[in-house]
Amino acid sequence: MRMYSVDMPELPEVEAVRTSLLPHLVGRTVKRAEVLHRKTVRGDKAFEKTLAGKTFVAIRRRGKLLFFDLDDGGVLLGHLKMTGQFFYHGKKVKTGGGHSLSAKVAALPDAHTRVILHLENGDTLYFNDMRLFGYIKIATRAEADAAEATYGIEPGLPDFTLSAFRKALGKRTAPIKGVLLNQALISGLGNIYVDEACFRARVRPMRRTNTLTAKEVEKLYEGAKSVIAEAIALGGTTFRNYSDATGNHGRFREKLQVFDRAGEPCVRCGKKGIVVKTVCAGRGTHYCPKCQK
DNA sequence: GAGAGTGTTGTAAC
DNA sequence: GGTTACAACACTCT
Repeated sequence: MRMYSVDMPELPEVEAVRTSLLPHLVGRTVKRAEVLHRKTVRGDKAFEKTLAGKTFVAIRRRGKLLFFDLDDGGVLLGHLKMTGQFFYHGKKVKTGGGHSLSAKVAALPDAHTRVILHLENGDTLYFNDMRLFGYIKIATRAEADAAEATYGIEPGLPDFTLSAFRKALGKRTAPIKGVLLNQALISGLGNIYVDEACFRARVRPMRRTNTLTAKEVEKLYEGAKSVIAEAIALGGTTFRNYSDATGNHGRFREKLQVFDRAGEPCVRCGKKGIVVKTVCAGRGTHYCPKCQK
């Protein structure tokens, strides 16, 4: 039995879900779809009937949205939002993860299981979502392409160039944090990584975008790019359950420099700067008042 | 036990 | 159009 889950995912976490599902799900055919909570399934009212018999041919990702390509040309879209999780249960798959996560999967479906895909080889894919913000949806290829087109430039993709980054920021007056969180402009950055990127660039998250110097914009660009690359390499950040001995959480949490460090000395300027937590762009925001200007 | 906070995003109002 | 506030929901923490 093997499975993968993360809490409160951003781009690196969604990417970890994608790569962990890839070897198990691609090539598998849906025998039966079981919807336990209607709100989780958007669009197609005949979801179960539509999905039955379809085979997964690829899993792609844009920003935090997952695209499960089907053999009939359609696409199953999946967004985890705040608390969505995929669990893959396969008898013949090697054991991975820690005992507590294995126990978790053994207990599925549970109170938060919203959709179950029974596969023809006997494996099972569970979609859990406590807060019911996430969704899965059957789309045509054209609809999936349209959804993909709403996303802005993305760290890790070729279109994420310094000039495209400058253009995305434009002459906006909103706090840089809000701009970096705007998926239509820059996709994939969530609350954690925006705070981290701002820290790397020595820029306060609440700085008005149009007051940033060219040098600061360049450092933000590098910061966003490097933080996402490093987080993907480490399997993302698992925050709330980071101390669980699942052996399956992302390891980037240890690398966080400001996020969730309110009251602690700044890792860069020491006791001279104490990390502050405030609200910016409607989100919990962390920065060092000493070395971020 | 009440109230605030939670890593996302769509919508509506200014 | 840009910006901001808030709702969607269920749970944990203070």
